[in-house]
This record gives sequence, structure tokens and C-alpha cells, in this order.
Amino acid sequence: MKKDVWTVQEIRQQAQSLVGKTIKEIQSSYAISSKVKGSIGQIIEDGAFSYSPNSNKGPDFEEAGVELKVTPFVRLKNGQCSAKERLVLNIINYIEEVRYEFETSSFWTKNKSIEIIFYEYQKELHPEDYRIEFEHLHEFSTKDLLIIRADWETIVNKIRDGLAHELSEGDTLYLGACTKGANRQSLRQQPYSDVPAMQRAFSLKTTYMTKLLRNEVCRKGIEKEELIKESELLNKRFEDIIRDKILAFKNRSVKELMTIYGVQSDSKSNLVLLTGKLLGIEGRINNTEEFQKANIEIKTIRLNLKNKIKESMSFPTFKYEDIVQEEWETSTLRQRFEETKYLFVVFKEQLNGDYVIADAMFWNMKPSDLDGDVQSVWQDTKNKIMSGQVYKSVGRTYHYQFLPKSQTSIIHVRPHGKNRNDTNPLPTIDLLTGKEEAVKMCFFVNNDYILKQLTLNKPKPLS
DNA sequence: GCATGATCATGC
DNA sequence: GCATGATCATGC
Repeated sequence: MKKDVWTVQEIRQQAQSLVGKTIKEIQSSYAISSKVKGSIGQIIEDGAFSYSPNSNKGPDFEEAGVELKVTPFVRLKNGQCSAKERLVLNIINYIEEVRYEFETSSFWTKNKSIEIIFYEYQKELHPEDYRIEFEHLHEFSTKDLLIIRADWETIVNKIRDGLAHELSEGDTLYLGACTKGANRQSLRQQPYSDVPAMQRAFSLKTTYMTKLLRNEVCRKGIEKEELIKESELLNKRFEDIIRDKILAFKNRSVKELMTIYGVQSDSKSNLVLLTGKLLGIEGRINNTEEFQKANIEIKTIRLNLKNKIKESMSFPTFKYEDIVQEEWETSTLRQRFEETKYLFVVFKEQLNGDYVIADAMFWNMKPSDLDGDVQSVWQDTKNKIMSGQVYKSVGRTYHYQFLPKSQTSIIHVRPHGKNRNDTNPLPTIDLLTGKEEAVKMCFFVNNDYILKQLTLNKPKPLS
């Protein structure tokens, strides 16, 4: 089947005919020459679709207006599907993209409608045994498109500000600017600064793809609680809508709001619960449609009477055995701070011990912080675990010898388990104590660093 | 007073 | 049963 012009219907039929087949089967049925043996995407594009490769600005199938993508997903133990990766779209030409409006942008010109072919990634299988499981013609909903349009503007405005080298996936909600290139030396010019910037491509975030799979493709585990309505996005950005909704309660007493909104919880996370109620949702904020797609997590922050943050911020525990296997570039920690956007809700202590709502803002970590201090603390932690240097001797007792807060500027390591008996195995026996396991720990973000972020985001001093 | 070590309540 | 989000408690 050699043809250059396809209709939408033909594209879909061809994609459907691949469902259930392994890569090997597709390769042999289309007699694909070994020279395109490379990627699974290429095998399908060149083999099953054989469209003339183009570097046009338009979509792969110009006449049908359809872009073709092949992407992996994984099945979780509970049967749910998750996207394995972000969906990488076209490379951003920094010099050119700033000349466009959204309607004429390279993203929108090429990706209005995307035929997505999903294959199941399984670690233990050889790639040629991966199987195509789903195909889906994706068109953006009006609501998603409103958010994506704002994302595109966020990205382009950063380039216009001469900050292409500071782009990060956490800057945006659904449409990201992900790095694309062999390594960090894959640099290119930007129009308003002499600093070379890493090559990046527009992409749909992994979490957006996971939600798309579950809601529209696998049809498993669909739970939708929407935080805001489409109509609200017509004249306000998502971030501002959420912020304004919370700030409508500015200076209101937490104790009082807890009573009004029926939050009776002794949980340490009752401020999170309260914020959810204030935003008018029933379940958990982190489970809402928008937060899940955009990979946003809520974090509550308490300021004491002196305007200092009471506590550093905890994150999920790491496993000692996992961290020693990781490399920084692809590590869990780097990925977390590169891809997650945080909603900080700030509560201020009052003289009577109560708290009031003080502020709300979205935040994501700057790449230079991430690849600076965060990386070195991570590396130090990994090295100590690998070499069995978890404990040090202090007087008659032992202390952990990971870098404490006092020796770091952004993150530090601390216990984070149920109690001192809640441990994880160590890959290397501890030299000093001979222990084969240690208390579960996690990386905490330093409270003073967070405080700086709050003031950076806000020119006005905190009341 | 704060850094460090430790623990709590909840939900899946 | 455990991960998670957050905060408590103690000793320096």
C-alpha cells in the first residue's frame, strides 16, 4: 500500500487494522527494510502508512489535516492504563515561534488533530514483541484548548522575555516545552538573549496523556470531578481563577471556615481538606480532572507570627535500593521538580493560635535550582547510600549523616516513615553500624527556600 | 529557637 | 498494610 494522499477515514481504518498486532508482525507484513528498523514510530509511519516523510509545517497527512503519533503506555497492577511518556510534538524554533499568534503557531498548525497509536510497553519484552492496543483520533476539547492556548502563550512570552534557557515543563499546565535532543549540549539560539537555550519541543504532558487514555481510550478508572467550568476560562487564566477563588477567603479564620464547611478532621492534612471545600469540590483536589491532567499538587504552608514558615515540606519517601540505580538526569526527584506544578496555599498564624488564609500561588522549581543545589544533595545522598555511609557516630549514639538542612539551601534529607521501625533495606550494609536497613526517608524542601519563593513570586511583602 | 528526628490520621 | 501529606516533639 503506497499512497501519499489519505483521507481521515482511511487513516483510521489503517490504524484500526494495526490494533492487536505486534511490531514484529507489522514489520513483516509491510516488508520493512532494515534501514528503518530504528524506532517503533518509524516502522509504523514508513511501513504501515508510507507517507512521504516531510519536514513541512503542516501535519503528516496534509490533506486530511491529521498528525500521526505512536506512543507507549503501561498497565498498572490494578488494570489501569498510564501513559509511559509525554507525547512529543514539533520542535520549537525560538526565533520563529515568537512571530506567531496561537492560531498561526507551529503547534496549532501541525497538531490540530492527532491520530494516536498506543502500544503496550512491557519491561520484560523485546521491543518487537510490543503490541498495538489502541488507536485514537484526538481532537482537543474547547476547555482543554483554552488552557493549552494559555500554555502556549506562557511559553512564547518566556521566549519573548529572553528566557528560553529557563523554560521548564512545570511552567505550564497541559502543553509543555520538553527538552528534545541527544543531551544538554543540544542547544539552539533564542531571539532576545545571547544565552543558548536547550532545544525543546511542544509536548502533551504525561499526566495529560494518562488522563486521555483513561477517559477516552481505555475507558477504565474514569472519575471526573472538574474544578472549574469551561465558561470560566473564557476571560481568565486557570491559575488566576483558582487563586481568586481561594483569595476570596483571605483573612478568614481557619477555625471558623472549618465549622462552616464541615471539615472535622484531626488529620495533619486538614488544611488541604479545607482548601478543597473552599474550591467547592467533594473529593480530593489532587484527584480533580485539571490537577491530574496538569500534574499539579497542592501544598499548604503555615507562616508563624514572625512570618517564617513553620516546617519544611515533605515529599514521598524514596527507596534506598532505587536511588542508587538512578542517574540524575532521569531520576525520580529531578522528574518530580521538572514536571510538577505546585499550588501553594498560605496560612498565617494569629495571636490566638488560629490561622487565617493569607495567600495562594502556583509555583514550579527553576531549572537552575534543580540542576544546582538539588542535584548536589541528591548526588551526595546517593553516594552515601552506595558506599554504606548512612550513619555517623555522635557521642554514644548514631545519627544519620545525610546532608542536614543547615548544610543545604534547597533540599535536605530526613526520616519520613510511620515510626523509627518503618524501614527500607539498604543496598550496601552500613559501614559503621552493620545495619542492613534504615528508617524510610524523603527529600524535604527547606522552609527558608520556600519562603524566598513566596516573596519572589510576589513583589509586595507578606502582610 | 530551631534543626533534626520522629510520628499521626487518612485513604486507597 | 502502606504511602502520603503534614506536623509534632525533643535536644542542642
